[in-house]
Amino acid sequence: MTPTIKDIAARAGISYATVSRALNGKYGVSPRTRERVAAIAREMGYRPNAIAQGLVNRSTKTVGLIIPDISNPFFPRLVLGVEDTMMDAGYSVFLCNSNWKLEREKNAILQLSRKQVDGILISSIAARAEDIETILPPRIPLVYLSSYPQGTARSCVSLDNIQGADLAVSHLLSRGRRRIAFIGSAQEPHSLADRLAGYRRALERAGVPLDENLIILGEFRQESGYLLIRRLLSRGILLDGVFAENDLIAMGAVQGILDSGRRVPADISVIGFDDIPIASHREIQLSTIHQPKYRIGRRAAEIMLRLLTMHGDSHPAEHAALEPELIVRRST
Amino acid sequence: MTPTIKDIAARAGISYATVSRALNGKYGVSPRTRERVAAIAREMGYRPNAIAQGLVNRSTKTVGLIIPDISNPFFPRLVLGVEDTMMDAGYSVFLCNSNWKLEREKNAILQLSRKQVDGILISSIAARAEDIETILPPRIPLVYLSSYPQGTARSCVSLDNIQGADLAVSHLLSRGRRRIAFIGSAQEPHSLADRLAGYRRALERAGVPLDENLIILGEFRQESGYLLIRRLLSRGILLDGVFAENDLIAMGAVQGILDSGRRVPADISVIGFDDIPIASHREIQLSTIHQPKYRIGRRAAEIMLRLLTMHGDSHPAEHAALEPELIVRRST
DNA sequence: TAAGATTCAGCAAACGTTTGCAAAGCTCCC
DNA sequence: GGGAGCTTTGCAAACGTTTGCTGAATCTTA
Repeated sequence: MTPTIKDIAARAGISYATVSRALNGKYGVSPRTRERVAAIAREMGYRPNAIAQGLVNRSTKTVGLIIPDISNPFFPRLVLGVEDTMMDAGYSVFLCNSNWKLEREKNAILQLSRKQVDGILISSIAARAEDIETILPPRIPLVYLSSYPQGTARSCVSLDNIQGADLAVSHLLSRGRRRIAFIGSAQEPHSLADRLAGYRRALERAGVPLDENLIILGEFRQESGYLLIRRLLSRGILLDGVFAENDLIAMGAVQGILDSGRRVPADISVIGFDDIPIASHREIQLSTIHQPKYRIGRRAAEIMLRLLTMHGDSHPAEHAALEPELIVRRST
Repeated sequence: MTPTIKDIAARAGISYATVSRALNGKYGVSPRTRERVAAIAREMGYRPNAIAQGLVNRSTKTVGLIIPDISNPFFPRLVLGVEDTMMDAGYSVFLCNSNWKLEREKNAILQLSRKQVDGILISSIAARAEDIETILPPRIPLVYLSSYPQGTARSCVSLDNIQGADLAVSHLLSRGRRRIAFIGSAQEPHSLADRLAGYRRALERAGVPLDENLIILGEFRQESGYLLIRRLLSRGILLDGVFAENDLIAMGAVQGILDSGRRVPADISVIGFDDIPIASHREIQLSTIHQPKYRIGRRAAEIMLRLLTMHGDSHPAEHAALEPELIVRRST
C-alpha cells in the first residue's frame, strides 16, 4: 500500500499528529523533528491522501466545469483558460459535457455536489436561473461563463452579446446591406435573446425596417446553417446579408449561398460570431465577432478563486462583460 | 449544512448504520424502514458525500485524463469519447493539460494520485515507459491512448501508425510521386518513430531511394509546417510530395507551397494525418489518414472500466491498434 | 534553586461513510 | 411456554487526515 502518515510516525517513533504538523509546517514542531519527518516522508514516497484531507478540511481543492460540448470548437480554449488558472492555484477540475441538454446539466451538478467540489463553473443553456440554482448545494460558489440564464444573481463572465451583435449588423449595414437575415439557434436562450436584441437595435438605429421572415432558428451546427439558408433562398426571399449567431452556422450559410449560385460577399455578405480557429483560416476568411475565449475562461476561474478564498462571507456577484471585437475578413 | 446520514437517522429514530444499509439496498433492512428512510432522504434532499464514501470504500469513482492540449483540434473528440463512456458508468473525469511537457505530465500524475483517482488515462509524450510509470502509485490502472511510450507493458489504444504512414506514402507513390518529404515533430517521440517507419517501409517497398534531406522536424503547429516547407523549397531541394505527421503541419505546408508559387496537388501533393474536422472542410479538402478519435477515447475508457471492475487481480494488458483509413481529397 | 514561561509532543475527537459482529425481536413448532 | 431459527437493528471500528487540549520537558529569570 502507499504509505500513510501513520507509517511515517511509526518509522520516526513519534505520534502521527506530530507528523501531520511537521508536514504542514504548523507551529509547534522542533526544526529537528520537522526535518527528520520530511526526510522520512521523502524516502518513503509519501503522498498525502487528498480524500482524507478533504473530509476533515471540508474542502477538496476541486472544481467542476460544465460545458455543452468540448468537441465544439468554441469551448476548448475556454476550458484551457479555466484549467490553466485553476491548476496554477492548486485545484483540479472535473470536466462535464452536457450535450446541450438541461437534464444533463442538472445531473452534472448533482454528481459534482456529491463529489464535494468547492465550486462550479458552468456555461449553461438554462433559460431560468432557478432551473439550475435550486439544485445547487447551499453555500457553494457558482460562476457562469460565456452563457448564463436570465436574471441570475450569481457571477457571470461573458461577452457583451448585444453590443457584439450590434457591431456585426452595423458592419453589414455599413457595407450597404439592407436585407439582413438572422440565423440562430434556440439552444442557448439567453445568448439568442441578446444577439437578437443587438440585431434589432442596429437595424432600428439605421432606420431599416425589421422583417420577421428573415429571422430563422435551427441548431449550432454547420449543417443547420446550410439547410436554413437554402430554404430561405429557395423561397425566393430577397437578402443581401447574413448575421449568423455563431461561426459554424455562418460557414454553413456561406456554403449554402455558394451552392445556390450566388457569390459571397458580392451578392450576400456573411458575418458570424465567436471567431473560432477555422474562421481565420486563409481559405475561409470569415468576418466575425471575436470572443476572447481563453480570457473568458481565465477570468471566470479568477473570480471563482476569489469566491473560494473568502469562503462564505458575502458573495458580491461580479458580472464581467468583456468587449466584443469586430474582425473583418473576406466574407463581408 | 447539507443533511448527512446521521440527520436522517435522527429523524427516523434509528441508527445511522441502518440508514446506510437502507440507502444502499443492502441485505437486512425491512421493507418498511427501507421505504421510510428513502422518503425522509428524499424529503431532506440528502446527497451521499462521495468523499466520505471514497475514504472508506477506497474507490472514488473518479479517473484522470491527461492530454497535451485540449485546444489542439485532435483531442476534443478523444476527450468526449472518454468522458461519455466513463460518465455512463458513473465515473467523473479530471482533465489535465500537459502542454506537451513531460514535467507537467508527471506533475499531473502526482496530483491525480493524491486525489485518489481509481485510474489514469494518458496520451503521453514520454519517450520511455519508466518516465511516467515509476511515479505511478502501485496498483492503479493506467491506459495509454493515442500516444504511448516505447516498451510499456500497460494497455494502449491507438492507431496503427506504421500502417497509417505506409498507407499515406503509398498513396502518394501511386500518384506518381517519388520525391516525398516527411515533415514531423519531435514532440511525440513514439508516434514520430512509427510514422517515420511507415514512411521508410513504403518507400523501400516501392524501390524509391530514401533521401535524408527530405526529412525535417519542427512542431505540431501550422506555422511550423509553413516555415519548414518554405525553407526546404528555398534551398532548391526538389520534391513532388509531402507527407506531414499531422494535419496542422500539412495545412501549413500547403500554404507554404502555394506562397512559393507552386500548385497543390499539380506540382506537389500533400497528405496529412489525423483527419481533424477542418481537413474535410470544402475549402481545405486535405487528403489524410483518418483517426477515429471518439472511438479511441471510448475504447480506452472501456478498457479502463474493465481494469477497474476486476480490481487488482492480474492486469492482462490489452493493446488495441485500430485500423487507419486513407481519405483522399483534393490535396493529392 | 524554585517558580513561571515557553517549547514540543501526544491523546483523542472529528469529518461522513461502510460493515463485521452481536444483540434484540419476531415467528413457528413441538 | 420455551427454544430454534430467522429477520431486523445497533454498536463500534475503520478509512487517513487535522487540530484543540493537555502534559511533559526545557528554558528563563529572579
